[in-house]
Amino acid sequence: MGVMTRWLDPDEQRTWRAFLTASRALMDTLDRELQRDAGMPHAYYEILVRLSEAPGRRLRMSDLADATGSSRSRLSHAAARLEAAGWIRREDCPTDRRGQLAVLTDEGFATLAAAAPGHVEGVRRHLFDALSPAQVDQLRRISETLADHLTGSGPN
Amino acid sequence: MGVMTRWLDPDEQRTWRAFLTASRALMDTLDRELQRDAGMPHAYYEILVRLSEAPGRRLRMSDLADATGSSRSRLSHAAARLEAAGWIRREDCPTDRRGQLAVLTDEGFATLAAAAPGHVEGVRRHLFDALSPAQVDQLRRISETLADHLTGSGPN
DNA sequence: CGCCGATGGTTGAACGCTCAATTAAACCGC
DNA sequence: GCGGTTTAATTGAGCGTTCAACCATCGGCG
Repeated sequence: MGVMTRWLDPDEQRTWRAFLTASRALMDTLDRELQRDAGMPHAYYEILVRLSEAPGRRLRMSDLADATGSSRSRLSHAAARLEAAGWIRREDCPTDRRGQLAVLTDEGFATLAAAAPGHVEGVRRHLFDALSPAQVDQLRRISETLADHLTGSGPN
Repeated sequence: MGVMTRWLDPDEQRTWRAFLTASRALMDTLDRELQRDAGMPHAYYEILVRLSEAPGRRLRMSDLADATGSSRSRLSHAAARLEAAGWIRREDCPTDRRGQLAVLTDEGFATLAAAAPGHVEGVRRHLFDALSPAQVDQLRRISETLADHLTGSGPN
């Protein structure tokens, strides 16, 4: 407070706007492709992916929320939709009566398996194919640094 | 079709997930800060910024949509809200009877001026302060490459 | 044991975005 | 200057997210 604002210089401005444009365009494109080809938004796809990788294809709601970087509320709503679609089912947690497990159904797994190749192709085409190997490496380091730096003021 | 999927190798996987986590966390954080401090989502802030930079603080709806990377429909809905808040006003375009101009009001400008320092500080803290100058430069090149690569399959 | 703050999860309302349909005016070719 | 196509912008329905409020259970501590 009282301190002068450290405005962005022209280079920073340019970087920030390019980042905004690029990440938005990338996400929008992948989201639209996934919606078109698999009938689900990217966020839901990610939930199914995480479940498919978990032992027993099941996870506690909270862990799933953390893994997908979403709020508990969001995941709760999403789980309701995914359950209605028959892609997941909920089970009571045996060790904590408050807890719920999200379980990937066979149908959910099949849907995911059908959607994955197209989505991966999209990620490749829109992201990796556009960058040099060095840039991919730079992007990884930058992203990991940022992710690290932002943890602690997370989504809830 | 019929071609084997080119799956992501472990490094690419790691890069992709780090990017997802980081960009989501960054956007969520800035969005939440802006909502808390200025009562508007980041998308609306961007609209006001673009208008403030335009000659006469006014832009055609289409140009504004392009500048902010949003669909016409989205901008139309957003403009309705911004107008209701008294931050912008609409005028008929003198040269094209179909056209509408979005005009930033004095009140809108004042709101933007009040919100800007806090937001810029946020961008600085959450993005630039975490990266080395070299990384900032890398991020700019990567983002510009991606933005370039994605144009043509844009939002509509 | 009995209370009390913390944790796990859900719910409903309000909001923003997407998609498809709609209206109106401009542009184009003849 | 008349039809047909394209472009500008809006609309409404449906979906996903957020936020705050809520209920239930857990864990600790006196």
